[in-house]
Amino acid sequence: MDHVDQIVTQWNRERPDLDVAPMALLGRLKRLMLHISREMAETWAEHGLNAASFDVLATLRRSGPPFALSPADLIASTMVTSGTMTNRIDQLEKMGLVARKQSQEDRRSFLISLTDKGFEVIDAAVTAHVATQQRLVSGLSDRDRRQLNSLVKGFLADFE
Amino acid sequence: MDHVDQIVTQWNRERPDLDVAPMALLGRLKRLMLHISREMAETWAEHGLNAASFDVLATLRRSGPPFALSPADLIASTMVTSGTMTNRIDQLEKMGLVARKQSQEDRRSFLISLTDKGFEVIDAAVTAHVATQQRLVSGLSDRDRRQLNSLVKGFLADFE
DNA sequence: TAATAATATCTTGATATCAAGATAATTTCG
DNA sequence: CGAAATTATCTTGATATCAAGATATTATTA
Repeated sequence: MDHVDQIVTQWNRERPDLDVAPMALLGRLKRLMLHISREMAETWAEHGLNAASFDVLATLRRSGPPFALSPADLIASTMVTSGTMTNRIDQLEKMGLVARKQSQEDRRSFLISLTDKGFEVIDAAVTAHVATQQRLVSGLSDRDRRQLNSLVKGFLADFE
Repeated sequence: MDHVDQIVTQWNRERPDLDVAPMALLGRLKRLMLHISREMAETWAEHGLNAASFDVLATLRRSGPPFALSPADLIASTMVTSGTMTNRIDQLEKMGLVARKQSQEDRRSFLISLTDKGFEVIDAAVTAHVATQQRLVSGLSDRDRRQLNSLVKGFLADFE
């Protein structure tokens, strides 16, 4: 009888006309991700980052040399709006972790590249982040983790 | 080869020292929830609500008669800070969907209750919300949905 | 070619959130 | 009983986000 079971019980009493089986699954997923997000945020904070800045730096880092992408590329990778990305890049630029330079081919566009400092910060942060993620899934057996991953992958495919 | 597989491939090339298997699972969960949240937000918007206001009204509605809880009760149910809850209640009060009245027993405290209009709005909204949730999980077989729910329940239990 | 459409990014204004601290009432305990 | 600790809520200031629109550049097409 976890928190979500209590919610389901309440709805069954108050609105017996509703089938709340999907709510049990989706409610648990939401609550799970809230816990996981908060734990990951602690690791990012230890490196002076948050979800937004880590997201951008990691996208640049894993893209490989020359560690530079356009804002449009970054927007496509991260599911945020252009205004949000402008703000994220502004912050990272102020922190000296990325540099903006105008694109040669298309003067509407920019290239956002990791600075040396940005490279160092994200490499250390991602190492710690992976360790945190391993801790977060350590309660699952390998079999459960693989099974969960497979189910979530199929579920996600319905949306992408 | 979905979006997360591409990310994992990039990390394996750039940082072969890292074990990113947990990242695959957690990345998919994050991305899945982003899609699901946005779809649910559309349904809420059709009823003049958002995630925050739906959350509060639904908590009051499913608590049963007299459809009234203290801010502290609401905070405990919803995993937000007291400042956030004050703001949520302010908005709902302005909209005429809840009423604040001081508690008799403890004059530090308040009772937040659904108005008649609030009751009508949340009853219609939750009916639509459940339909949306059923649509969102319709790509999963009953077996997959139960298995997924069971795995997520165990995973969530590690945190609560 | 010149007008129109499309593209890439930035700006503006509004909202939701949190952390930290303020205020007021209640409870505990010496 | 009275001081100190706790509790319940609200306030303040900062940040991140989005939607909608502005600006500048490039591509299309009549």
